[in-house]
Amino acid sequence: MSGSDHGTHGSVAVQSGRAADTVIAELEQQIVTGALENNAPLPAERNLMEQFNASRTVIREAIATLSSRGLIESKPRYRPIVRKPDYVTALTAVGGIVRHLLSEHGGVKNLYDSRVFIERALVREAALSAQKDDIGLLRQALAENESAISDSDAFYATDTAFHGVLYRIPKNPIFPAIHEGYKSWLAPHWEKMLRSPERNLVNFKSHEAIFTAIVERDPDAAEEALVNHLKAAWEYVRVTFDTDQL
Amino acid sequence: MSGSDHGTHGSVAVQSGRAADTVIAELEQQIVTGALENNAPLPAERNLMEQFNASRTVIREAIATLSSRGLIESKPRYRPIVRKPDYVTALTAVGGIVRHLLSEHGGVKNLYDSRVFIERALVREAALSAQKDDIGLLRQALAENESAISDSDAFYATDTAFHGVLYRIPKNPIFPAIHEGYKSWLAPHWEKMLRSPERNLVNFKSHEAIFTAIVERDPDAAEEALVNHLKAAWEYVRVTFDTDQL
DNA sequence: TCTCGCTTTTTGGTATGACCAAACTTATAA
DNA sequence: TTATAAGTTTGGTCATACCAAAAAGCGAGA
Repeated sequence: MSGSDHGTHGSVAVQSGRAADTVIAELEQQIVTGALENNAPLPAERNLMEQFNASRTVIREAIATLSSRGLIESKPRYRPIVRKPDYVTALTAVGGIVRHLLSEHGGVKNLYDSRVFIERALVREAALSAQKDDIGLLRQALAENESAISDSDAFYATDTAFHGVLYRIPKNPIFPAIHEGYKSWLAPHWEKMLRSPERNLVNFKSHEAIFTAIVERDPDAAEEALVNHLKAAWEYVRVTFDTDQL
Repeated sequence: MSGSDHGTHGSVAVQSGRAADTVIAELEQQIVTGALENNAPLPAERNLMEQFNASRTVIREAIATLSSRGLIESKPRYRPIVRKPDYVTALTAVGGIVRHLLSEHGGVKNLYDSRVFIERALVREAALSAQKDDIGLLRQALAENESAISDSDAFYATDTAFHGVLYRIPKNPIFPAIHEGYKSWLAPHWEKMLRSPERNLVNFKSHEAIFTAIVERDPDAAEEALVNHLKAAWEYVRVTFDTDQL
């Protein structure tokens, strides 16, 4: 309707400021409600401009924003993909900023400390109220960790997997998401670390101690074992290759 | 310069995909390094297009993206403001997504549980290693909380302030940021709750109990007091106005 | 001299229309 | 049936134009 309204926006921008905001809000809605199917490609821009009666400029801006919010995933020349948000998405959306923060003084240390803090509470919680199947998963993760002692790459994977089980014990999706965050943000600083079967063994022993304490329902022991484990790892990393300004 | 290269982009997009990405990266750099002064307005779009030898489209897209990443704060018709990122910024950047997640089944409950989880660990930590000045701040916050019992609005403020002190004890900027997150995400569900001097008194008593336990260096007691406090509050909110699908 | 209100001048928000190159489709030849 | 070539979207950009609200000047009055 009306092909001649120029700056005088059409029917979309009913209220204030940016028309893009309207489009953003609308698309956001359609995504979360499922009107736009998850993992499906977004309609073509030229379609959207018709649907929203807006210019490509506006549509494009909306897409860019939604993309950086993690609600849609857009590779350079491809059709954007709809991504229904979850806690992991939320975390990765801040990835960029966090990475900057980490590069500042004490950034990595702060993040690592927070991890220690969380996991301390996690193991206490585990010791206090882990279910049978939680223990089972823990035992299994521990076993896999042990059998990978000689293979440093595999060990790293089983190591994080073991810790991952801890994050899943509270049955709260927020924690696994946090774990993902730690993995992706801290990993770069870990991967550079020289691994060896000797150190792997040490770490495995730590895991074992944590596990034992949990099984014995001893939160204090579990916490202590966890702290020793993570503090030692930190010291090792710190001494290994970074001066002290992590 | 060359005023006649059309689709054949100029000198910016040296490599792949989107020219906007280049601009984004560059501006991001300038922001974190301080080349673009913090809290100062961003250069005008028309300047940026000159500086980056890019079209307005691309500049605009970059700005939109940086904005939703929290590196720039842009009100509708005003000049965007440069915001050097901090942990709070990072958190608020995910605010939108989180709000969606909260509206889903159990969303609020999960977030609240995570808060309880964190604060349990926080009070333990406080009981274990709060410094004299930490205790001082706590005492002060408690006093202000007490003197606001009769004024529900003020009480709410002093309440969160008291908890805020807890988040600051570990001297890790990540925790205060998390607290900000909880405040802004959980607040909407709290503000609707009917407050009364009676309930305020109850809550104050809880704070007092927590404080006492911390002063007495009794982490278990502190944790217990905290749990009772928060669980009670949750129950109250839950019973008050929401069925049970928070 | 300082302030308030009125012009200009900027500057953000949008709309159009074009064009290119890479994706995607479809028709065609092997 | 499959490999391939031709044709058609569709995302990425640029250039230009216009509007309205901000911001910056400015000049009269306190």
